[in-house]
Amino acid sequence: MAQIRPLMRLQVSLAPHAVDRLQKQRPHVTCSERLAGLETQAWDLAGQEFNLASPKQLGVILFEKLKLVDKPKKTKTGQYSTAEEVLSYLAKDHTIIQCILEYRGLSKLKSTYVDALPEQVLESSGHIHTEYMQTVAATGRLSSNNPNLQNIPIRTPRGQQVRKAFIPRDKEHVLVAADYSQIELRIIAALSKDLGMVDAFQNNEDIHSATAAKVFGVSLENVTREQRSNAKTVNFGIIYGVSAFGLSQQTSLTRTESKELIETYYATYPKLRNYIQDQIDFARDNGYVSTVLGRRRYLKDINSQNAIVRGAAERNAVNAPIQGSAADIIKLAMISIQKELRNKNWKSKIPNFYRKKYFKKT
DNA sequence: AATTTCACG
DNA sequence: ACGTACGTGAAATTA
Repeated sequence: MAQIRPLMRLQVSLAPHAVDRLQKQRPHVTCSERLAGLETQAWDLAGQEFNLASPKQLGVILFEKLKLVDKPKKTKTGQYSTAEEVLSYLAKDHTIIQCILEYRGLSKLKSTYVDALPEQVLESSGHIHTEYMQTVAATGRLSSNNPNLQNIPIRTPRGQQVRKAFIPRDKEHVLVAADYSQIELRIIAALSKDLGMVDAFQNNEDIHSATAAKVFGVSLENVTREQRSNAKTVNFGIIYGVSAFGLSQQTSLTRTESKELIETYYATYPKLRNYIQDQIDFARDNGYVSTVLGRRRYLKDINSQNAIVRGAAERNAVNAPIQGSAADIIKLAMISIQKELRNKNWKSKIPNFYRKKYFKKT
């Protein structure tokens, strides 16, 4: 059995000044000071000291002492859940909730990125080196670790500041990003051969607006923000194997409204329903599903007697060919790009290939 | 070592 | 009546 080793390492540098700047909230407030202030404020609102970073202690404060809600949601081990989606749904107007959420966001960025990444700059190269793993993700995607460079923040303003710390090695280099637009929805459009969805892509339409227009029966320019947002959620839901309950959790819609929306969606893109059912049927008969390049995901639970377990396997049967085919296509693109750069004798490159001996831990 | 939470696609 | 979105990795807390 050949040993599985990382495919390659990607090197990126960190800007020292950006890293310094990230320590500071405002000119004279460091992250640590802000975090301490938030914890003190939370203690004040709770009427006692506790570890704000401890979900266990926090659950007791919120749901036993302050009794913020009647029926707190529990985790699978019976603890009170204090996950962000629970807190903001239950009581986003409470000052203590706002403290918790800002504390969580700030401490996440500080511990996982601002503090950890500079530690990972390799002395011998002066760069950050990640490992890409070829044989970890069940769908065929690459994964990244030590450090994970596939989850560098970008969604929030503070997160964008973190991402800005990544710079090319010197003035002679630039970082280039290449990315497919809506690749998973394009794949499901192509595989299902649903002409409505194919047409929307071929006409270069915003797929979420186009979906909203069709589903809600309005013209493209009259789609409201809420309609587009709901259509977007269903589009993603389809990729994951949507349920009415799941959709209602992700939107402000009730379960009944969600069910109707899904029905209307399938009426809009009728071949998607066939495609999804065909994938589930194939998995049931064969025990696996395939991507466009023939990569298989085996689904041992597809015929389980347990409806919950079977349901999860059915969602995998829908999702794996889509997510996995996207991974196939992106890997082909990486190869094409690499070849093109070489053929043109350009200095630009995708990562240097991994050579263990060059990257011994120091 | 397991759990919880949260960063990304 | 049940429980439910797909795929990862890392840090802090808890057991």
